[in-house]
Amino acid sequence: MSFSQAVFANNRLLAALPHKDREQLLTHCEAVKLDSAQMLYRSGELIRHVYFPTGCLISLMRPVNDSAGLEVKLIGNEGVLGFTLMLGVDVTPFHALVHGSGPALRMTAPAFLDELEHSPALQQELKRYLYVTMTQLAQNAACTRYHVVEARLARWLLMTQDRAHSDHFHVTHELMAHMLGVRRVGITKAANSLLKQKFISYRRGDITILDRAGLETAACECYRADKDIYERILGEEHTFLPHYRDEPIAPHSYSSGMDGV
Amino acid sequence: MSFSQAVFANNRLLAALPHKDREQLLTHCEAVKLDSAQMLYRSGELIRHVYFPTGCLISLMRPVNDSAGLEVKLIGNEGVLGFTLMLGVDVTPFHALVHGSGPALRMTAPAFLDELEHSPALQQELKRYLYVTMTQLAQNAACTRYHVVEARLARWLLMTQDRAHSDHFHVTHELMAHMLGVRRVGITKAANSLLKQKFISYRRGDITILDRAGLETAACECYRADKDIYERILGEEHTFLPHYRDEPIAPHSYSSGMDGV
DNA sequence: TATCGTCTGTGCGTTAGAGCACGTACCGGC
DNA sequence: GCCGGTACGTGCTCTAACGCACAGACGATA
Repeated sequence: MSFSQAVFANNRLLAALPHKDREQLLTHCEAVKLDSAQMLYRSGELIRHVYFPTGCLISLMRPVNDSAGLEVKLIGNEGVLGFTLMLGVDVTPFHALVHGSGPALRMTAPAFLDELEHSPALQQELKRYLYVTMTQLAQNAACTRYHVVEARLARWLLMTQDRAHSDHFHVTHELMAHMLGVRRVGITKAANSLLKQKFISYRRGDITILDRAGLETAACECYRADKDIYERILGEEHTFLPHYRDEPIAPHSYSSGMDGV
Repeated sequence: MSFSQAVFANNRLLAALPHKDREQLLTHCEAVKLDSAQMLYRSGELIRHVYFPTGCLISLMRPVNDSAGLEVKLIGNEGVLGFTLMLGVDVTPFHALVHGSGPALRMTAPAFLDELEHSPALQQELKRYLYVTMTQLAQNAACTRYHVVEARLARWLLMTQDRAHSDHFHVTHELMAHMLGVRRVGITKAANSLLKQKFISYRRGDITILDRAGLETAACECYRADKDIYERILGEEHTFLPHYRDEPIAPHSYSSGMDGV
């Protein structure tokens, strides 16, 4: 199987891998198209496939009791679905809901684990992705606690746009309410406010971002916090090493003398 | 350096390690006493030490802007502080605040990383701990969103009691408000309700749990969810393997035929 | 015994959001 | 061109929690 540059380049995690590791990984991948409202994972179930989104959007939801639950992480072409596999647990604690149809690369869980074992670069990349994810989960908890719906909505729209790579996408108030864990009318009210400020426009589920800068002022600081942590840990400038200890990515790092190995 | 059974047995993560790995790890540990209100980590700073609590309580807080922030994880003798090191990032995204003075075992970050590299059992254990932590972070976000203060307080008291291993501990309304991200009077009101139901009693910061079962009915289901995920992934019955793939811990797992390696 | 700091309780008005219900506007299909 | 489903808007009441302020209650120390 062979994939064009365009295909893997659309997933930043894959694009960041060394050529050889990536090629090896891609031999196990198949291109699939994911459709909106598809439920890829259900909390508590076995992970059968790992997905590298290239042009779709996936929400991780943590269910509360039997109810709707709350979106805890948004995955686009900057990430991967199924990362908990690398922690040695093949059961997912989250629902994974597609809401932005598009292509993804998919591989079976066993193939993924096998590749992971043989690719230190992939391990490295995914460990950092895990770190970013943990931080974002915590950030999200705090955001959910402190910030009003309008700010959270603005943040969500920005995050979605970043991953959709387009200023136009399809999503209803109903769905956004589901994600943010609020009533539909709560979204309607907040969206209307953003509309009046001419930051966005929408019509029956078709949302257009008109003014990104405006949206950023309307959003809580969590948007920047999330983005900063991603850039710092997984941004363009970082390098790939077989062992993280060889090059700490901290602003300051241990002197080699302290390392003692 | 040599530690008695009593010392390491007080940390469940250490106690779960094979004898040899544990002994090796302990040679690098020093026993320290942590005091209430001590700030072990500050978000964004370098991790210098890893702590295995044996008789103290540590809260991980995610700061929002410059403000107080929100508690995102409670660490007692079932866990470890500094786990993000194993993800190859030596900067912590959380504040770590002691609020329950007591002993802990401490080792330097480089020593920890060195031991980690040479102990598959420790890797295994920490990966599972990470999985549990991620799930709890997500659960916490949902809880914070949906549940009322009284239920969240009951949950927090139960979690604290589990880690304090005593039905009596010291913590003021002010501090609990800080943890849950609510006003002090919010805690006063909720605590008063629990008091009237005779689930707890308190006097100037000295809290006593009178009726655990009662508290559990007052708490949201998140308490059980957290506990369940911990037991399932890190509970007594689980085994230690150099590679997770050798024995999936899922309720169902891949047939060896699927594994293909 | 008096005093001061810490901890807890109460009493306002205010507000974001919940829950429920209904009205309207658009679109596609028969 | 009617009709039914989907999506959005509005209008109410209700409540948990906020912000602020102050009052009481205990405990250590002078």
